[in-house]
Amino acid sequence: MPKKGNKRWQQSRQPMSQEPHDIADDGEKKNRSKKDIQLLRGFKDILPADQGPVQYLQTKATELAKFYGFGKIDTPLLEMTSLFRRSVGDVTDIVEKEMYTFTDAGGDSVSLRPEITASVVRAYNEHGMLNLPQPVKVFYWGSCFRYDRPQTGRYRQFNQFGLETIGEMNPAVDAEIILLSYLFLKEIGLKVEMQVNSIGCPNCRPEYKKNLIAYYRRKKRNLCGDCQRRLLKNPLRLLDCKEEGCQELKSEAPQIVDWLCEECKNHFMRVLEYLDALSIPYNLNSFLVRGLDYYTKTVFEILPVAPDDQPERRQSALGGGGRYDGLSAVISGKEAPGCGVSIGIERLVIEMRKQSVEPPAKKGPQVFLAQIGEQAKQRGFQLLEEFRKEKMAVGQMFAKDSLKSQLELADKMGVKYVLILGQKEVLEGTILMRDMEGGVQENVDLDRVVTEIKKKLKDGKIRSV
RNA sequence: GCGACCAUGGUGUAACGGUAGCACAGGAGUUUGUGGCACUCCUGGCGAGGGUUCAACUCCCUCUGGCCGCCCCA
Repeated sequence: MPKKGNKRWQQSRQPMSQEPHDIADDGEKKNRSKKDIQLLRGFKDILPADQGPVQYLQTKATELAKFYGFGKIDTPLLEMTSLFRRSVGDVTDIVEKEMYTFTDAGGDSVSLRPEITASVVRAYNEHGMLNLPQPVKVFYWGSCFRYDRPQTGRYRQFNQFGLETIGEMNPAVDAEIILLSYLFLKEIGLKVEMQVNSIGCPNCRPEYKKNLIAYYRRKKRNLCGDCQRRLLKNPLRLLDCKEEGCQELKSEAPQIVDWLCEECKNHFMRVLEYLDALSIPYNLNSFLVRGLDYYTKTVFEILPVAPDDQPERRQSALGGGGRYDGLSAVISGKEAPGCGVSIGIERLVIEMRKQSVEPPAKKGPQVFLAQIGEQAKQRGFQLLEEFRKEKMAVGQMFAKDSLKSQLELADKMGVKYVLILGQKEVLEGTILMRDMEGGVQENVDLDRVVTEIKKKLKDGKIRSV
């Protein structure tokens, strides 16, 4: 128990049960417990003051997705490890070294999801959504987990907003996904550009891969160390390298577009036609490849537009996606084409700050209810309910007794009016209405105060317009 | 996984080889029913472990954490 400490905590502390390991009676134990309660590395608390941007984004995302006919889906944070091994890919970095994997009490190997698409496709199959009118369009908003070294815009728990359209091959689907990704960011006020590519399908990609490997094998000596490994492990990623030497080699490397089969080429052309028709700014980037194995045909990334003063600065993607026509078969054995996108919320928030984009300021209550004395407190609670029924925001702090501190709080909240309810007023059935700007006060009937305040605020609005 | 830098109250900072000031925030009061200003008082700190030293918050090492870059990705 606290020896001197703050009086104001003690009341509430008394009834708490004593946790045996938590009684810090000497320095050593105190230190240990301080460390034990530390935030886990790469994780983050989002405090009340920081909720604004996230909530704003969520509202925007939900509105957009719903308008276009996407229904919300929530899937568990935890899945069988094999789901991700099979879908994301066994030899990807994500699965190889970034998953939070453990054995549960029943002996199953389970993992915190490193991404959400696989779960959505799993749910699609598991709940027979292939019997619904196709395609099935869903969106999600939730946390993913990757055990990676934290840095700017990278956390071990991060949030993704995503859209998935499953059960349809039509290139209009790809276009819609790209369009919505673009619209979402544009409406938030971010300047972004889309990078688009097609990486073919199991019919044409192997042939291209063969050629790519052949090309690079001849130049192996000039490749950086990473790329020499990539050549063996994941040759497509050779195209992603930022080393100067590799960049040079890349410029003469075979390009996937030249190797696409008729079907893939056709599909890609039609997607691009849509993008042109919709005036979506995009760059064809024949070197764009993605880190997840399940992509086929269309792939894209959303990049922030580099600031004018440093156009060379590398930007990490705000989001990305593409088509995954083989994913369902890999997960369930049943064919179902699909296309989707996922967008990193934390990166969006960072980018908004970088581009000085402010979410519209949420206005707090315009009225504060102050009370003095027990009776007034009780009556105050009732009055507050009357305001709530009218859906009017009213600030209060019934935990405070002194009028002074309540007024201070009201001032900090920036309210226009403070309602002061004391013993005298309760007995008279009135309440004091104080205009915080001029300091003028008037007595109002307790029964009429809600309508009175409503009128005042409305008048003020008209005046200010 | 690799590399750079950093680590003082809730936040932002200052100083010093002899155990810490300041500002803001928070609480109480000057005004026991009245805010914004002012004043007074209070709460609260050297991330952990080891070493050098008579003495370390200060120097050295390790760990932990933060931040940034690479890798990868959202």
